[in-house]
Formats: sequence, structure tokens, C-alpha cells
Amino acid sequence: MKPAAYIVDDDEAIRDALTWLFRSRHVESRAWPSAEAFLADWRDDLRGCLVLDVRMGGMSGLQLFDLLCERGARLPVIFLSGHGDIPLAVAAVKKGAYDFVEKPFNDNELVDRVISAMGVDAAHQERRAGQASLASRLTQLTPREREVMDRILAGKYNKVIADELNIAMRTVEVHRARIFEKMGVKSAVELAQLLSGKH
Amino acid sequence: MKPAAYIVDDDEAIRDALTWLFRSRHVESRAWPSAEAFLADWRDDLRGCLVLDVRMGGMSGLQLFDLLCERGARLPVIFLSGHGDIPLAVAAVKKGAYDFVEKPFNDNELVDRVISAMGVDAAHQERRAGQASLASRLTQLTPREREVMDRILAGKYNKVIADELNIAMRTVEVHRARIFEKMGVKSAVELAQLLSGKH
DNA sequence: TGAACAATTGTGGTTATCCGCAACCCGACG
DNA sequence: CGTCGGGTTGCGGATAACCACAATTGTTCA
Repeated sequence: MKPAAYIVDDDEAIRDALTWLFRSRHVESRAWPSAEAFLADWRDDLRGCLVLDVRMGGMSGLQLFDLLCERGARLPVIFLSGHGDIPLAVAAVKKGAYDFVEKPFNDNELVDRVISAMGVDAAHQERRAGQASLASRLTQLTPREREVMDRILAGKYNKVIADELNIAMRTVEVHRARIFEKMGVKSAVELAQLLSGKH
Repeated sequence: MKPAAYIVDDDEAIRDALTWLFRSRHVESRAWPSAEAFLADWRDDLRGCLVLDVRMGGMSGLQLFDLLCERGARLPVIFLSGHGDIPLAVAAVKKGAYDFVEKPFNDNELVDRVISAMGVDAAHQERRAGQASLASRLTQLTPREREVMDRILAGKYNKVIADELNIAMRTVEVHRARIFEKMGVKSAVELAQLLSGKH
């Protein structure tokens, strides 16, 4: 899936104009005439940037944005607004919208912002990939291994862990080795750094 | 220093109105007629919330905000704007302003937002205190100790560290013990968790 | 029922860590 | 000149971690 600008606007003239504009700057784009239509095609692995009209028939751009936020989408969003409503713009940006531009907009400036947003998304994407890989490694730990890991991260000695779990020290050692192996680290310090903040 | 609302506006009528408004809701406040006057009194331990007019004679509210950002101030800022300029509002919020309200504003709503901002500041304050304490502990490490600590955090064995620094293992052990003592931890794992992200 | 997997334990040995005790070198400071 | 802090080192021992080899139980799934 190539990164692209995803346009959602109920005004066909605007959609066409944006499509041509993006094409002229060699930015991939697709357009939908309504939030509902976009949602039908939405997948959580879309990459790039959303360009949303705030005011549309049916679901508004803001409602779509809220919905996508709830679903955990992290696609940067640029709102297009036809009527200077500051509280709306401020609220959108505070919620995490990437930008909010008024119509009529300067063509080149809009594309610049879209490209900038796509760059941000690409950067975030890398971090998300790392976190997903980490999460997948975590899930392949058995419950028992996780109990042991928690205690390792608490800085406890194998002996103490063994007492707490009522098992032999040797068993803790085995779990410990498996944890390191599954998590792809070779010391408790690396494990702590890998999981700092999470868990 | 009690938390308070710090008002900066060149319109005396607004300053007075805000002062009375805050007093009526039992919110401490102080007012300045210009960004320059406020800066003269500014200290980095001010707590609460800044209420800034964007447009003022001399330095504008936005310039003051930028300046404070550069100086590392983390006081939440609420802008007051008399002219519906969306790009300005969006830019301010994207830079981290807490809110942006248009004049004329609803009195109660403004105070609500100020109180909310002050709450956010109080919460951030706790985290800052922790980080400051951490930073102070870090500075009391000697340069040599920091070299050793870096390598401990890289998960290296004392023996390896000794080789890299061309010193005896015993010396590394001594440094290691001092580091743990000064940082108030009792294992490398705790140290890694304490410093994850930083350093 | 047999394979696969999770959890468990033991033995014995190597390597690391952790510490108290003792000591030396050196630059800075009064 | 003497003290103090930072950096250094050695010795010896207690404790913990790491690991290969070997083995037992119970569950799940084909």
C-alpha cells in the first residue's frame, strides 16, 4: 500500500480540483464523496494523509475524525473548512488533527502541508512497526514466563522469584533464559530498556 | 508560590474585567499591561496558567509564547483573540498552546478552561519534580562514573567495561557500586528503568 | 494414543556480581 | 604541607547468574 492523500469531500468540484492538484505534484490520491463511503473502504493500514471537509452531508468530517480516533487510526488529518470557525479549528487540532486550513486555500501551501503530514506518518510508521514487533514477542510468552518477567523487571533475585512462585530456582533460570530468547535480548538490562514505560 | 492565572493584556478594561472574573471564582490572578512587563517579573517556577492577548503593542502574545517556549517554560497558555484568524489559532495550538478563545468570550467558559489548564499544569509539575530530582542525581556522578554507567546500560559485563576503559575489573565494580548508591537504585535493571529514554 | 508443548526439577560446573578491607597516586585547595 | 576527593588496584570470599545434560509430569490436539 503506497502512501497517498485520501480526500473526503461532498463537493465534486473540490474533489476534482484536489485530485488534479495532487497529481500535478506527483502525490498519489484517492477521493470519496462522503465519510460513509470512505469508511466502507477504510483499512487500518492506510498510509499517508487524510484531507477532510469539516462540513458534509451525512457524517461530518469531524465526526469521521472522532470515529477514526476511537478506532485507533493514526493517519494524520488535514481539515478543510469553508467558514472561519475558530473553536472548531482549535478543538480539532487539540484532538490531534495535523492541520486545519480555510477555503479558499493556497494550492501549493495545501500540498506542502499534505506532504509534510505524509512525512510525519511515515516516521510514526516506523515506531509503530517496532511496537508491533515488541507486542508480538510479548504475546508469545507463556503466562508463567510473564510472571517471572515481571519479577525480573522488579529487580528481584532468582531465588526470591522462586520463593514467591513456589518453584525451584532452576525453573526460574529456565524461564529467564526462555524470556531472553523470545524477547531477543541477552540481559535483564536490555529487557528493562525494551519494556520501559510499557507493562 | 501558589498557582495563579497570569493575565497579559494591554487593554486595562480587559485586565480589570478578568481580574474581577477570576476573583469571583476564587482563582488567584495577576495582570500585566505588556509582554515586556510580564517578562520582567517572569520566573521559571511560576505555576498555573497564562492568559495572553495575541495582539498587543510591543511584543505580541504569540511572540511572548515563542520566547517562553524557547526558555523551556511549560506554563499552559490560553490565548485571547479579537479577530477570527484561524491560521493563527491553529499555529498556536500546534505549538502547544493550551487553548485559543475568541473575544468576546463567555466568562464562565473561560474560567473553566483556565481552571482546567491549571489542573494540567499541576499534574505536569509532579512529573517535572521527578525529572529534576533525577537530573540532579545524574549531575553528581563524576565523569568517570558516567562512562561506566553508559556501558552498564549497554548491558556490558564488568570485564568488558574494564577492558574498554583500560582499568581493572575491581575499579569498575567500585564505580558501579557508587553509581547505584548515588542514583538510589540497587540493581542495573532499576537503573535502566530510571533512565530509559533519557541519556 | 502419540506428538507437541508448558512447567517443572536436579547435578555439576563456569562465569559474574557484590563487598569488606586495605592501599596508592595525584591534583586541588587552604 | 597536609588534607580531601576522585581514580585506581589487589585479595579473598560470599552470592548470584548462566548453562549443558538429563528427566518427569500434565495437557492439548491430531
